[in-house]
Amino acid sequence: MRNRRKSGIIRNILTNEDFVMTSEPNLLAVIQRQLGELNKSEAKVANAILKAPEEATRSSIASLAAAAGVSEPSVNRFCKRFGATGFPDFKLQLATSLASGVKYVSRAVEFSDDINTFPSKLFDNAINALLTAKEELPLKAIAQAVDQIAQARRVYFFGLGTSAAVARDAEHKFFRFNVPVFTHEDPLMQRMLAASAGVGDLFFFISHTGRTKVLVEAAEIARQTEATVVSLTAEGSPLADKSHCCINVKVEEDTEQYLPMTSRLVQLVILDVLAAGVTLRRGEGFTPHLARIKDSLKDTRFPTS
Amino acid sequence: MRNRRKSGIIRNILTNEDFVMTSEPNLLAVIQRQLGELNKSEAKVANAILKAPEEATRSSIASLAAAAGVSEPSVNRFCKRFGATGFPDFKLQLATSLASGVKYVSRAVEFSDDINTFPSKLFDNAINALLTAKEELPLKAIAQAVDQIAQARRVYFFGLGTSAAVARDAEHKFFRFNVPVFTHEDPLMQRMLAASAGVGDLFFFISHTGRTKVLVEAAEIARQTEATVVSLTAEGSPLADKSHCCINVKVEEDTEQYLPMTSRLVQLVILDVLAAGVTLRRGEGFTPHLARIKDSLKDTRFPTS
DNA sequence: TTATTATGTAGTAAATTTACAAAAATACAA
DNA sequence: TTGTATTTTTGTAAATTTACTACATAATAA
Repeated sequence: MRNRRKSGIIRNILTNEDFVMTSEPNLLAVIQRQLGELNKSEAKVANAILKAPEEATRSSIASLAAAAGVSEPSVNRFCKRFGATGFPDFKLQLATSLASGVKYVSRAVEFSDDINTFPSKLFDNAINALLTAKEELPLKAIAQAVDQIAQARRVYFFGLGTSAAVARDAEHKFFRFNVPVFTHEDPLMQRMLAASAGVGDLFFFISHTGRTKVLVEAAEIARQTEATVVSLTAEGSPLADKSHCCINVKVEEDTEQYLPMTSRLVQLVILDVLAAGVTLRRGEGFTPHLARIKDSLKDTRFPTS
Repeated sequence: MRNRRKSGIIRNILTNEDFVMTSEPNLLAVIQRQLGELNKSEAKVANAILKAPEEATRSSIASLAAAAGVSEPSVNRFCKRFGATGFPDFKLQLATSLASGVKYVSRAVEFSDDINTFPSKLFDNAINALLTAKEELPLKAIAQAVDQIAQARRVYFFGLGTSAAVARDAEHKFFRFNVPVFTHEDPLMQRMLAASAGVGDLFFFISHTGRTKVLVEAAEIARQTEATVVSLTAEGSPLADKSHCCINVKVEEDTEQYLPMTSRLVQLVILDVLAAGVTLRRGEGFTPHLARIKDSLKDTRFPTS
């Protein structure tokens, strides 16, 4: 918890914006709290709203006044009391507050789910993971990693299991951006390459847990050379400890029953971010290179009709 | 113009058949997606809203009309086109949709971006792609694919380039769910396996464009056998034509300059959905099997402190 | 050309806000 | 207490803003 707080502050300093106070967490809670300090007609309005908040966002000032048993201006005054410029503005705030509160909670798939429910649950979880990750992006580490990749003579992406697929994806992506990349899924190859590394080599380790022994060992070996070690893994893990630069991905998920699905998505998007970062560093002159690569693939495809 | 109108109707009819609308669509994404199908003044309104969505929720129909350079009834018609009963209702929906997290629609990374802006742009794009995909999930095709995978004696995941990484990911996932899976990145292997296929074999082709020649050819070969051909690709593409069952992924993105980033994420989540679907079909008795696989990996990791 | 669709104008209905007046509540002196 | 002055609360009615409808005109396609 306190770690999260800290990273939140860092994020604000880095982004240099976003100091905006989110006005009130939940308008309904505020109304509830102030109930005692309201005068008679205002209290009537408050109760009417608390009783059916969703409906209140959809009704006119006349119908809400009728429902509360007060006059229309009383409703208007009520709205202004709670910081709104008027009734429409109040409805807007109420709607926003209702929308942001309940949604985007991780939902586990149950055996009672059917085709109409579990797909959207999984999508919701994925979206939720990306939203959370976006909030807590380690921009500093990302900027550092971009620098190091841009300067590297050679970049090796290493991962095992599911992360091997992520590494493979990274290879494709960075290759197009003209970074000399290599991937190996074989732990022995990883070790050997790590051992024979030198200045200008960059080893990029990808791991959900950061605890896979053979991968951590490879990182350790690489670390004993002149090479740079970057990792995309869990904060405070053995792998993170071995790295010059670690991009932390904090995704809580139920790895007991299912595979790490969402963390892999976050990893992929972060790799997109790194690739974009490297491209931006190259500047606009680099765009023709991308076009050439694209052209080289043209003949492998059926033309679009 | 009326052709457009007509195709809109057709699509809606299809929607009723094939898709289930989920509760909370991201209105901005929907607007963005339909931009091409709007007529002039509606497009003006759409652009004005996309440019400043927050402001739109606070402005009156008159000021929005002025900002868009159209008449007030045009704004009103625009709102009704997107399912609202009128302008106030539309504003409410927009506000709700904004509150749920993603504030910006597809945003291209520019060379003027820096570390503070481009990472969240990329995350937003990813989130938007998933939101859109969630709204238009081809549930029928997914259900069908789940059936076929569950019944298959053997499943081959074939993809090339970036999609090879997705196929690799699918292999890992389905393997855990005790589906006998194989992946090959080599087009020649793909052809040979396709040619020697028989009843109970399922070929699952993954491709962003659906136009990669060697892959389409492999699908064609597989189709001439008794095997089942399923694809995760673009609607109406040559690959889709060759398949018994095609899961359509419609993601518009700038493949000219960048790689298909977001479509790959959608593909991954859809594969998660398929895997979950297969597991659900197996029923609760299957859970111990997952636990056994997990246990088998335990010794490869450093214990959590 | 004619038919169809798209868009705007003007008028109308509805909703919201303001100004003001009546009522209620409070304070205080006799 | 009781009556009066003062303040606060609440409602009425009018003013204003906002949104909608019907229709006319312009643009577009057949």
